Amino acid sequence: MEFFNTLSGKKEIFKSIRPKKVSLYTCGPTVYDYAHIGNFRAYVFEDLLKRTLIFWGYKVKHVMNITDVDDKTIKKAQSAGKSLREVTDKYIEAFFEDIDTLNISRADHYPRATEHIKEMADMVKVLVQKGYGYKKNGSYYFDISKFKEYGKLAKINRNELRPGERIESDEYDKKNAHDFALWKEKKPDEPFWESEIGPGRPGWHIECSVMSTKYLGQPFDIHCGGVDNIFPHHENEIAQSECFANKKFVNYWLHCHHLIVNGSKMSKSKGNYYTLRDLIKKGIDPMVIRYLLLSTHYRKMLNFSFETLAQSDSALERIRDFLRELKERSFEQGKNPLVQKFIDQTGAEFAESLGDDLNISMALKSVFNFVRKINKLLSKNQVYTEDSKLIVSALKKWDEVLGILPKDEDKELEASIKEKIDQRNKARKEKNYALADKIRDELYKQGIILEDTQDGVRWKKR
RNA sequence: GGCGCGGUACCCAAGAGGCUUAAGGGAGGGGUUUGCAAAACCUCGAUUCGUCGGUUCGAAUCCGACCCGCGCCUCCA
Repeated sequence: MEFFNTLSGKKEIFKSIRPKKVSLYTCGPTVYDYAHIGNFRAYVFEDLLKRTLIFWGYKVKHVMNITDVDDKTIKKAQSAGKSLREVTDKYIEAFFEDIDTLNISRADHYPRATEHIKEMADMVKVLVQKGYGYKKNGSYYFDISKFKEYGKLAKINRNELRPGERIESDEYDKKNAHDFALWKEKKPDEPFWESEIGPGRPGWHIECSVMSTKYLGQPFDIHCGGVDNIFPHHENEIAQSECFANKKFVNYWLHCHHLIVNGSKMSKSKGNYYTLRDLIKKGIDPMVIRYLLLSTHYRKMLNFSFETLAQSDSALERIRDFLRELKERSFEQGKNPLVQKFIDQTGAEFAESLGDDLNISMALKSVFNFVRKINKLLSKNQVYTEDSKLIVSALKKWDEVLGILPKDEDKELEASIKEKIDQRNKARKEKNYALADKIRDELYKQGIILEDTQDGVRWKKR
């Protein structure tokens, strides 16, 4: 398979360090608030990547960090008059609820920054000993002039960096404006940890360097995040880790593009964001959100709007209706050789498309083409019992990657609705269509859609 | 100022030199089916890929210029 590696700026054939095993690290949430759907775009992309690797036969070890100490979490705790831990625990819980809602599969480890303070301090200590870091007052900084390859990920020439407009008060003493904090000295009213290098708290980048390699080794295979992490976050991780261990940090860097709303990036600071919870409250099906986030290639900007959301709903409905038809329709005994042929064709295209840098459009195209071909057979009554089982299991197999189809669940209706359906059947038999249509309208208003088929009436939820 | 991404039908979105006089999905028109619907099927739908030049036997795909939108360079997925 091939992936676009930010490091080389081109698609590369993927080769894992150990055969058929992949070590994957993805940048996780900073738990100071609910995540918005722009954040979830990244997590859904990473989920697709992971499921694709598994589909291709890899065993994936996935680690996602949780940033539970930084400026924002501290600020939030202070303003809420709570402890850091109280605040971060709350949003960690919310985060897990949200990824479950979106059917994002769980990582193997979710290390928390605050539980790896000692390792971070140790790493800082070594970096200073080796001459890559220096101390100013109680803080430590990484000296980017000491790492000749600095800028190789972001393609930035360190001499051409433009100093940021916002310089924190505690960073006035840096040698170079772009040297970054490894360790921030203890400040009044801020949480701190005692350590061999003095009291304080870790800088932002050091946690990922420490936790990724602790669980995955160095180098490891794939590191993901949003494009906005390329610089400075990932660039700095590379600098720290490669200077620390004198070896390559990560083989493949995959970054997903932003989710755009009304032409600009969705972000907390701009205030133009929706949390997952906002959308669920509006009655939007989480699987439709997942479909929308999934259906645009990860390296392209995704334009979020309620119109594209509605389009995703319809597209997904086409697949769901198809699955329902196969599960609920009655078939005659037998087998149509065309069905297996279509399944094989589609399966091959599907896997190949995803293996080509996660070309989701092509993958979905093969699924939709498959749906149309089978629907055509269905309309001619050329699908049989054996076929329907094969089709359903093929769809489920592909859905192990996509994760968008509903789980098998007992379809139970309230007695009152069942009764209405019976009444309507009776009315139809008596050709009392006025009454039958009236009942159908009533049920529609209650969220139940009725469809009359060869096998009798069938219902679905709106 | 530096670096980077993108502009394909009404909307979303593939394609990256000939297989394509451009996939797939949504919306829309017409038809089949249906008591009527719904779903499904058939069918219509860009002679054209931001603009203008160039390279080539051949370009949406390569090169150049320009226009427009966006991102990063500062916390951000």
